[in-house]
Amino acid sequence: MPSDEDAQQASHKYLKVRDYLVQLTTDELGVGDPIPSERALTQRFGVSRMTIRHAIDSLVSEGLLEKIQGRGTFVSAPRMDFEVRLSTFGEQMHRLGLTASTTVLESGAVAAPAEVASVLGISPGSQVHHLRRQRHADGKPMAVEEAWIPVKLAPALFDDGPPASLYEALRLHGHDPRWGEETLAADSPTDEERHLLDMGGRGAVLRATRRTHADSGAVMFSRACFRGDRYQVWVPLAPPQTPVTPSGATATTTTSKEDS
Amino acid sequence: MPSDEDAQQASHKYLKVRDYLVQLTTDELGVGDPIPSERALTQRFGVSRMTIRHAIDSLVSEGLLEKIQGRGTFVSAPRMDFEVRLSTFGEQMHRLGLTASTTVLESGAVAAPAEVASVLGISPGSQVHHLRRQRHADGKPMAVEEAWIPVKLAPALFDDGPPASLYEALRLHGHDPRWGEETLAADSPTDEERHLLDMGGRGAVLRATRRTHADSGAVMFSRACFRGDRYQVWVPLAPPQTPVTPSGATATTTTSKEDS
DNA sequence: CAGTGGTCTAGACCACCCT
DNA sequence: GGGTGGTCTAGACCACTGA
Repeated sequence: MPSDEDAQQASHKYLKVRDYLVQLTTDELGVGDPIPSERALTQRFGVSRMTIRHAIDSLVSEGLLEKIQGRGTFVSAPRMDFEVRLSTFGEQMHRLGLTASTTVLESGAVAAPAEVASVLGISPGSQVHHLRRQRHADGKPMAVEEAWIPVKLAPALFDDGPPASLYEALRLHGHDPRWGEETLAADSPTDEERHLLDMGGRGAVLRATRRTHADSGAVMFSRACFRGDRYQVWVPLAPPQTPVTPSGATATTTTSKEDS
Repeated sequence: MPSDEDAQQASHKYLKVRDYLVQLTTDELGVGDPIPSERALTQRFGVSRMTIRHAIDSLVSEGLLEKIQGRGTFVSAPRMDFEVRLSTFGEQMHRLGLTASTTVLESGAVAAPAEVASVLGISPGSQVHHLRRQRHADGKPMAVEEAWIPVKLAPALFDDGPPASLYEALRLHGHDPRWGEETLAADSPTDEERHLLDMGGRGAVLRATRRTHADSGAVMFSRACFRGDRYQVWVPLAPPQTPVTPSGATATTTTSKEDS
């Protein structure tokens, strides 16, 4: 029940140890440095070794620490984050040090077009909130974007006018965006897009089609069209193959036979 | 040392339990079904509860099981894989049910251009293997691709002519590709690209710039140029925010204040 | 209430690494 | 050898769930 902010300090012993280790590794230790041995921590905290191991294991699984049998436990290099995250245009621009601004082109409820209905898994023609916006970065047109959200999911979503952040609005209406899928493709702009994006005669656009999911299912379908010369996407690529049942203990470099 | 194939059967008790649970969940149980309780497994295997928990926890961390306090442990829905994986053109086409073919345009060792040297972290002008290929899917031109690999890393890489698969060749020379970074952008094709890709007057291309890493560091730089109308990239998007210190035990829906 | 997972103890022996 | 992590035991009490 304690709704405090930071000092949740944990009644659990392993959380105390954990907090201590997080402090230690971020404040005093550098990458590759060893943390105190499990038995040493046992002494320091006056708890059993299993408790210490619980704390350490949780940090290992998060990638903060790395164990090497016979040697010790070490601060690991910050691991690559192979996940591309759901982010809004504003967040993306902020990360690039640019200022985002938006011009609303259209806003309201419409009958769902066939593709939209299909992607969202709703009946064609059922009502969807629709928002079409022009996106700017530091004042320069960057993208034209269009989004559809079933009215049923959040009837009052647009009651105060089109929300500045659709993701935030969805969150407030109980449909926290959890994950998404995006398809990227290059294309030539339509005449209208070329005009809205202030592009010359030639030039390409990057089309991003996104389906956003909340716990309740697909909640939004959106299409964005970015100026090809002002926008690019960085994608980290994880290692190939997913050892179907890797364990984490066994795994002896299963030299799979490949033919490709 | 036992280089057997399947029956590694594990001398460790927790691995026996683990194997049993994997079998059980894949063969007999469905998503959402509960597995036997920890105490029941304790009886069945004649081991202590901590051992059972170790086995279960390893499967929970892999996403196969899900624990709910007070209720039980359940088979979880196969979790989304939010990672895009390193894959070759051949693999990508195979996945789409297409047949890949390749025409080598250029092959040999050259002095590293400035950008290539910079990206690979080598001295400008040092020797790099260079391969330029035209890629087809079901006989139709799909992409033009160019790759550079430091000669120093694998001097004999091209000794038998340009390898059919650069990734496979790197693997054979001790530089197993582990991860990569790719940047995607839309652009207009050059005249040569338009010709090689058999494109009409208009049309856009998707440029993919990739740096591939092995354990030894960056091993390859490559640029591919795909026909925009024949190629698209699917990217799964993971949930926002990375709780800096999430624990996995605490976390009571930390209602973070956001302003965007 | 009975049953489940969550935390915790105070030992034990093994496998591995380094010197 | 001496130190480190890896596995394992046989209990214990707590917190939560559901009937």
